[in-house]
Amino acid sequence: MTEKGVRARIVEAADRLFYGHGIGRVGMDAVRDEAGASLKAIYREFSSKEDLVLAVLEHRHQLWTAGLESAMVGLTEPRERLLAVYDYLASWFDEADFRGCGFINAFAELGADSPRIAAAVRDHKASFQRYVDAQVVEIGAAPSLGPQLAILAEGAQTSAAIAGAPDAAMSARAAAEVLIDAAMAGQADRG
Amino acid sequence: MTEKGVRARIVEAADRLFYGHGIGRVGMDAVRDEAGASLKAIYREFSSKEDLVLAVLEHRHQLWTAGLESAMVGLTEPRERLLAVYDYLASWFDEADFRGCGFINAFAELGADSPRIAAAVRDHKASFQRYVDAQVVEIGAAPSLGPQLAILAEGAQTSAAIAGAPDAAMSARAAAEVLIDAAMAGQADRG
DNA sequence: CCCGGCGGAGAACGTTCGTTCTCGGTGATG
DNA sequence: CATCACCGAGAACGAACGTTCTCCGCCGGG
Repeated sequence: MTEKGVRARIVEAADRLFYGHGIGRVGMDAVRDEAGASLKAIYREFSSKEDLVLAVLEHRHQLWTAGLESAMVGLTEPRERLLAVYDYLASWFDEADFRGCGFINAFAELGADSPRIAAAVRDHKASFQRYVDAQVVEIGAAPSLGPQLAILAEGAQTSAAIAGAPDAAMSARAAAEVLIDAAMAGQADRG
Repeated sequence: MTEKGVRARIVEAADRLFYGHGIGRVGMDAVRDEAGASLKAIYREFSSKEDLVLAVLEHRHQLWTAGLESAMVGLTEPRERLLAVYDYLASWFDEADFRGCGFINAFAELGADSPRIAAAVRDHKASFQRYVDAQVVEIGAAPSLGPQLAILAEGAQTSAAIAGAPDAAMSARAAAEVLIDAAMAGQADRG
């Protein structure tokens, strides 16, 4: 347990620093100070900084997935579950230290030269896409709606980060409502 | 002219390298080699790497704006002009060296600690938003449509970059059509 | 009490980077 | 021809980084 505790402390400290300042601008010394661990302990858990970055991304993926699921407890209708995505985004954007999607940021910084990090980011986004697609199937809309709703979520994240405008989540939500209703009307027409 | 030529060569070389590998991973020595200039010449034109980055962003902004305008020559109807945005994105995504939006990438890498770069990125996105808003006004749709269309464009860029799927532009275009038509129908209802 | 290994603090090392300096050459001006 | 400002090539410098090593204190087993 103490070993796991150390590892978790390191990952969470690195996550805070990487997310807040960018990966390249945070040295291992800063991670050591923030985690209250030793460099030796860090390198015992992770064989390189890239490995630590991958662990941080995995950790963020767990947080994101758990947050998404908790945002839709009690929502049974797929339409509501789809729209809850944007409510979840809205609450995220309102956090004081919001600085965009950590996966997009990591990809922008390291994706070109680190295939492993690029793959981790792709996996995360694909997982989200699968979730959206599943709800789209459940409401019986055309599959083309799935990518459209995911694009809205992606765009809301970068718009909110760059413009500092958390209301991008509500814009995306309103757009999603129109798209969902249009897609379901289209399905109703032919079935 | 020769002075301008040197400056332009430096900016274009830096742009290629920064965009292809990320700003932090490209040193001034690499810029010197790619531009065929001397370090002294670079620092005569730009007092620091940050200044060079700002010049590169300004250059990219000009390219983007010019490309957008050329994508809609001959299109007179605002609806067509709005949709041409996504056609322009599609042709961009198909370029071999497409690696996402250089502004988003720069913001992800340096926005947290460099206010000047953050401001340059914000200005670029605000300029695009103004263009979209102007077309939205012209077709007489509710102003809330503007941010929604911009979010679609943002999301298409990151989706295409991360998933390596250029068809995100066509997904966004299809969604934009639905949103525009719904917004205009709504306006028609009440006037 | 003694000993051996483990862990932490931090120095050290090699590299890379942003920036500046040195040096030798070149071309215009008198 | 002499002078002088300017230029490019590249060395140099100080800082920061990722990673490893050294040293010392601590703790359990004899």
